Amino acid sequence: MTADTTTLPRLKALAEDSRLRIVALLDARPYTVDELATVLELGASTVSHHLSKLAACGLVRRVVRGQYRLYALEREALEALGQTLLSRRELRALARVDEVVDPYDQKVLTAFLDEDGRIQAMPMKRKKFEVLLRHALRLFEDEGPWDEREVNRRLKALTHDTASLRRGFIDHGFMTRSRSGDAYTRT
Amino acid sequence: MTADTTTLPRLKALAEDSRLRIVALLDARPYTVDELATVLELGASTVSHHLSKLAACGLVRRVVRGQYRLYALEREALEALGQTLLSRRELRALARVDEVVDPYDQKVLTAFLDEDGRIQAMPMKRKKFEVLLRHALRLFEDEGPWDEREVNRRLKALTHDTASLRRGFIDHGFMTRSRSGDAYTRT
DNA sequence: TCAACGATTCGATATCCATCGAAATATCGA
DNA sequence: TCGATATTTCGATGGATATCGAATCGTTGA
Repeated sequence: MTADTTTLPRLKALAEDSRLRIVALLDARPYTVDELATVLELGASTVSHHLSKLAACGLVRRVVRGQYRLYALEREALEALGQTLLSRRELRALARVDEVVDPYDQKVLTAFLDEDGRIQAMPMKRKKFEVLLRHALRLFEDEGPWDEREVNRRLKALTHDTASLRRGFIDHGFMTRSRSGDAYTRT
Repeated sequence: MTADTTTLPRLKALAEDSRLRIVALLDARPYTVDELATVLELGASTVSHHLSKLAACGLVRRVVRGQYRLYALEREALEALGQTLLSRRELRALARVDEVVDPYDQKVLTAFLDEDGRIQAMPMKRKKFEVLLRHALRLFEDEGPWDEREVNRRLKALTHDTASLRRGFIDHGFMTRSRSGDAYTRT
């Protein structure tokens, strides 16, 4: 999935008192700049400024009707934003970090991680253990190599048994260790 | 319904690149401050700052686990925000302007206003006409009196036939006109 | 008790932006 | 075309805040 380019601008547009009130007012009916300025007790230029921000991200549209320019709410845009916040899948795409998890892996992780994301117990089955190892590997996405102390430091977020994971990385071929034993590198 | 005090702070909290990414990451699993700082390439103090903002409005919670503080997403808060954006009723409450419309009135308005909120035709029935008059009265919620020119100016947003509405205000007792005929006041 | 480490707070800085008033522009009625 | 009115643009200003690094705080393991 491609990175989201509308959610953040729309959130920014809504996250301001005057603009949120404008959107709420427009939810009832379209308004002119002048009307909004009166109701909100702001200058017309200020309201105009807010409306262009809202229009720039598609939250309102300008309707030219006779000699007046009415601003109307784009309900679909607002609903799309609401849906994004409600949808796990859409939300994750916003992180701009790939954390795609295979369904089987997900099942294993659910079984072996507690609700705070820490490892409850090490799986006996090789396949399941490797799921945990791949999971733990996400902590090493920057440029290595890392020394043993750094590897442990990061793994401590997952379990106190950092040694099992660290050895697992080597034994299962996810990392290599330098001859001196002090430089771990992802394979 | 009482005024909303959580929607705006939560929108503000989400409407920032780093914080939106944090929330998206936390949607997958809880993270420590340190992990987030690594992934986002920010200083730990910056991440800590963001997390307190998110916590202040209830979007994340702190789970003390051993010597680490894991931050976890408050899914319910996020869902409540999404729902607010999707719900007409909740959204309107944010305007902090009373625009409560009676269901019958709403029906009449739907029938006589076009989708841009302008009056398509004047109703013949007295009762329906008065619904439109009450609707138009919302343009006069500041302190009057207004002169005829001002009254017309405001009504033009609704219809070119401002005279019918202006006379309607007087005839149906919604406004009074001074002896000189140049000062309209709400009754 | 101490050392190590993660987290938070503090102070400083640079950027962003809401708001205003004035000037420019656009639109419509005459 | 001209004048009136609504809207937008421009420039300035004050306030908010994202970010950093340094200092401080608090917990854990030795």
